[in-house]
Amino acid sequence: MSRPTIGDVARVAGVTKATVSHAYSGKRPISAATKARVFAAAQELQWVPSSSARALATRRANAIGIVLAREPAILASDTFFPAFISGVETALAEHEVALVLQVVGSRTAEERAYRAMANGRADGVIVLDLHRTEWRVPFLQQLRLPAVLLGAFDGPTSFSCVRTDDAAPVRELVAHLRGLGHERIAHVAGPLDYVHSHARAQAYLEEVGTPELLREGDFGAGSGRALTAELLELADRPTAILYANDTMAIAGYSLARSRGLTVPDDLAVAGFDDDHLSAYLTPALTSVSSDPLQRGRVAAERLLADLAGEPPRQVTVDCTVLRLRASTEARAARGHQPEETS
Amino acid sequence: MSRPTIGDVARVAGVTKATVSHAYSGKRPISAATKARVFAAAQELQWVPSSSARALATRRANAIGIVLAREPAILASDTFFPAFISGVETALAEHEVALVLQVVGSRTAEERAYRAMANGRADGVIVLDLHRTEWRVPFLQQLRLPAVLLGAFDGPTSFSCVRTDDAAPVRELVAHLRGLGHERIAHVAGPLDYVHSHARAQAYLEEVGTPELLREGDFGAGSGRALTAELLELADRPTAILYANDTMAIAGYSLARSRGLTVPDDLAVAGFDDDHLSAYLTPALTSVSSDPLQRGRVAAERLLADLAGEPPRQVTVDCTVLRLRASTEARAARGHQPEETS
DNA sequence: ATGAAAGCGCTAACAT
DNA sequence: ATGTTAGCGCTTTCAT
Repeated sequence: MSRPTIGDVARVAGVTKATVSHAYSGKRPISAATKARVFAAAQELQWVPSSSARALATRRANAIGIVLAREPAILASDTFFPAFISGVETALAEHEVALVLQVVGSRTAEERAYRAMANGRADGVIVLDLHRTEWRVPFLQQLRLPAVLLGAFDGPTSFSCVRTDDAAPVRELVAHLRGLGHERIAHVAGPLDYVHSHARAQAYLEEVGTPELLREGDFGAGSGRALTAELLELADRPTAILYANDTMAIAGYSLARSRGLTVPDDLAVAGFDDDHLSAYLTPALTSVSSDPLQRGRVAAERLLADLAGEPPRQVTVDCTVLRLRASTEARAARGHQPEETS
Repeated sequence: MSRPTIGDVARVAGVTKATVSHAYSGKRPISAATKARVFAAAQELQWVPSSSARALATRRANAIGIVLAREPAILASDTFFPAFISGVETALAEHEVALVLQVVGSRTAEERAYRAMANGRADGVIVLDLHRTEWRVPFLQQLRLPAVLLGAFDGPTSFSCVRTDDAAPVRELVAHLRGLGHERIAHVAGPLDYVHSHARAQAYLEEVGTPELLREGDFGAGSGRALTAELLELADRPTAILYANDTMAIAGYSLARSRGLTVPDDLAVAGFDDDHLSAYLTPALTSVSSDPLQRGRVAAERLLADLAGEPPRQVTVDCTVLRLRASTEARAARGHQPEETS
């Protein structure tokens, strides 16, 4: 006994396949009586429509895709991704749409993955880690694969974008640190080829006026450590450092302390992305939470809307919140307990 | 101009669809000359086989599934999951198999998700977060959906299992702490309904002999904090606490320090899973890394082997490594020689 | 309101 | 070594 098909259900219900199909889709009026017979038959046979058959007939996979071009090791230590996925899923669940995930290592593999998505695996994709020079945007356009870009894409595009204001929290942080008397404020950025890293670095530069204390890291702990060492060895060393993520920040302040500096008295430190452990460090790390869950939900909803035929739109999600914690406190303010998390 | 089909390629190459199909699958000898013509035609038309059509014809989705029944918020702060996924993907990439992910909130939704997987979305699934009483195992068996279970499943099953020795690192940790003179060693476990939490708690009990200092947490920071408070208020409080994950451990030692205790002098602390930040805390947190990346790879490879027709197997991945760090150091060790070399 | 039949784009017997 | 012909399990005209 192999899996039942729509034909089996039709036979048991004493109708044709078309009737069964329409009883479910509602694309045609079906009398209450036949509908009941059809549902009963389906129930009895435990029938569930085959998604591949349906996909072939409707040219709709009922799935969306995400292709991640990251080293597995880097992905593994990423705090953003799982939350983002969760957000995407909350949006998809309501529409019975699945998520197809592919992690690739090379440009070739990435292209192949998108081609596969375009050829029946997915109806559209969400594009993460936007670069300033993006080959994927024209590529996807040419594939005619609907896409939603996460982040601000400058070039011309007919794709929807889900943006976040990357600059504002940087400005706020710089202002906050200045308020505490800091004048030498450094920034350890992420790879400047990423649009969000670039936007943050740009905001920093506009506030500070000089690239003297700007360094480009790679989001890994190693680069956080190395660049911090470099900054601390300057003749006129910074008294505060803004890092592009928490991993680099923690590696950095850990190094600073191993050199005898006290955080925040000798060196104030702030991160980005608000790792779930950051509130529990000692001192607790000031960071910027960016609600990846909400962004995932919004991006997925946007894509579903595009697929439903709505015109593409630029959405801005306002979701960054400054978490001011002990690592950027004024000297006088010390002695507080770590904050409660909710 | 809609997407090219295998028929278009066949026409351009001057052969039939079957030849094109076989030129790619290699399931039939094709002369080098025709093969070349076929590939050239495919190249010219930018043809990629439709995965839904292929899925329907072969009854193979060329995808495997993972259904996660977790709160999005909990998933978001999980260090295991992204690394595991990466591992899965490294195995799948070589076989051009996709990963379909579904995060569900309710039991009903979970069943529906598995049903959908069974009906063409996926060829098999990897089951995570194994419970001691598992409805999913018989359910999947009844659906005849191939599965690989991550963890030791006690009941009868014809599914492959990918196990890890959860007990050994607990025993080692207890022994290590005893060697440092600790006699009151507590354990803040994960939910005991999980097989791995249970196995760890069991190992702890066998070593320690009494459940007096055993507490059941939920892997969240909040429960780590609360249960630590409870343990520290005991008349004869523990001098060391083993936590079932790093999140609880960090919340716990943060609380202990806010009460004036020094780690590791007044309280030794160890976690589990080796969060990527744990090595950077002060003091660095002793933990057990369990190589989720490798486990993901092995689980996926096992599933692919099952799907290829190999008989199911029980595989044990020996991948836990004790990371002894400052949070469990001997008092004497700070500035003196440790009494034991490992 | 329902039935009959023609695809969707592939793969897999069965031929030659 | 290649062509012919049926399907795979749905959806969707076109009839009635």
